[in-house]
Amino acid sequence: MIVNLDLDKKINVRTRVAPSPTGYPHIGTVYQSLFDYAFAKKNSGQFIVRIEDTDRKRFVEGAEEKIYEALDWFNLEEDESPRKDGLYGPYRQSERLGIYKKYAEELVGKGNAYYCFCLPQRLEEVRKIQQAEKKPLMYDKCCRNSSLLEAKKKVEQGESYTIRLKVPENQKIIVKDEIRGEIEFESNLIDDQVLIKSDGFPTYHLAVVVDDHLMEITHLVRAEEWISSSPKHILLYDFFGWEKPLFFHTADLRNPDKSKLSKRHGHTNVAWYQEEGYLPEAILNYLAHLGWSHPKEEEVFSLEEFIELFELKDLSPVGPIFDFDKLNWMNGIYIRQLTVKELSKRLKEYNHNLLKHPIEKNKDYEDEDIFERIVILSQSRISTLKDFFTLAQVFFENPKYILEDDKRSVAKALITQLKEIKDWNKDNIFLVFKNIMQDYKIRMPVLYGIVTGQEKGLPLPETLEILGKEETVKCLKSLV
RNA sequence: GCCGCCAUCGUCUAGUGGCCUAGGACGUCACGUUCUCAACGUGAAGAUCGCGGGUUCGACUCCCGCUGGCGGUACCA
Repeated sequence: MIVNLDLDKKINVRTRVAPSPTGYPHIGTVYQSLFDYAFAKKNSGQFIVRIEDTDRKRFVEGAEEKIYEALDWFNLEEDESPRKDGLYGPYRQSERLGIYKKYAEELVGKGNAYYCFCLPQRLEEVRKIQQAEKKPLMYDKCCRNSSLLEAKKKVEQGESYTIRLKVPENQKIIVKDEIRGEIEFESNLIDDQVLIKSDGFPTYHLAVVVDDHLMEITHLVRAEEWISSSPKHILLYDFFGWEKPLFFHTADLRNPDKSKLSKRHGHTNVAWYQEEGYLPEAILNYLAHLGWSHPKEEEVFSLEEFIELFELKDLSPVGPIFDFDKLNWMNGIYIRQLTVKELSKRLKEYNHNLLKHPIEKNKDYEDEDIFERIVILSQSRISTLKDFFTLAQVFFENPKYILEDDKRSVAKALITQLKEIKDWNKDNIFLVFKNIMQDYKIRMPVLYGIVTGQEKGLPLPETLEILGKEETVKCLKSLV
């Protein structure tokens, strides 16, 4: 009896994110990682971080560590990476040079790649001419048909060379994208891509195919700008005779003008989000809405719920504009969902790590109870952690504003009446406010302006109650 | 220039041929609550589904063309 074993064969899902250590960690990398991570976890598979450091010119010292810090902040824990070894290492491409060389030479041997001795200057000139003649900008295939024997001799003599992919002529190459469907490319329009650079490092194209295969990546999630180089990768898989992973090209995050999200128009650096006081779980929830939507159209959901519901194939091909208004709203929701204790803790950590605000203006504010009372007043009024330190400024800083003459007399009256309060509590404070407002025919916002310098803010009586009589009077006195 | 991707309210999106005189969310506005501002609650405005052709009894949904936006066109990723 013949049993179809394939039916029982369950594939082990493996996804990966492959950042280059060329700068600060990008929010787009987090966006990709969210999908990689969620899909891997959903299928009890592995999420891998591979460092693509093959560009030595753009390499930035310390960038790799920053990537891990970012992933840790979002709690997107990888299963394998340079910092977390597994069975498929090394996970840094610069440590895999021998592997790429071996495979590139295998291709040369099979006639699917060739040595090229063209100098960059000549290539540049060729390109200029093509540009002037408005022809496709491509390598002129100068070395494509020279003899392998001669080429090898040159290599042995130490001549500088690259290895190029020998793209077959007159062929249609189909890229199957699981989000967009089949995309057809004309092979004559595909360049004989350099696979091994003259410095011995592979280009992205070779390295990504070799590594994804060797690391047994099953679902390849990458940004849409890779679509046009995908046929080169398909060719490579076919030349090697390797099974292809499933391709998912996600849409790029955009600026309000629809261009790719950039520093100039938006915020791409993960550190910026930390500095502004966003909560990582709120950012993830917001990001999940870009290109994907909850089946029940729910807006707020946990990472766990996302993992349960998410499918890579449901991703949208449309490039979403990054909307900071909605992010702020989402962050506010998450802030309000936190317990007072938890919010207080995060606020203090945030202040300690990023803001370094002098909380010690009054040592009492370091006291849990008092700090938490301030937090309770603030929780529904802030959308970022940073907001808190602006809103509750009066507790941490001496007043910086100057009172106009007419308001100064009100302040003086306030001081006198406030001083007379025996039992310092918000009700008695409010009574004084009522008197003052009546006597001077002013409204609440004006009173706010006098006491805090801003026309709106935390509830005043409660604020002064926490501030204490002595501190309140001291503050007001500094103004008159 | 050439190649490719994309196209529903300002924004994120639902919608897979009839349930759509297009639903939800953010934002905006109004009202309620209220010692300011928020939060919260209720409601309103807001999309002839980019345009033009088909296919069909019927199209936001399928096909073609155009336009627009975006991306690629490197010994960068």
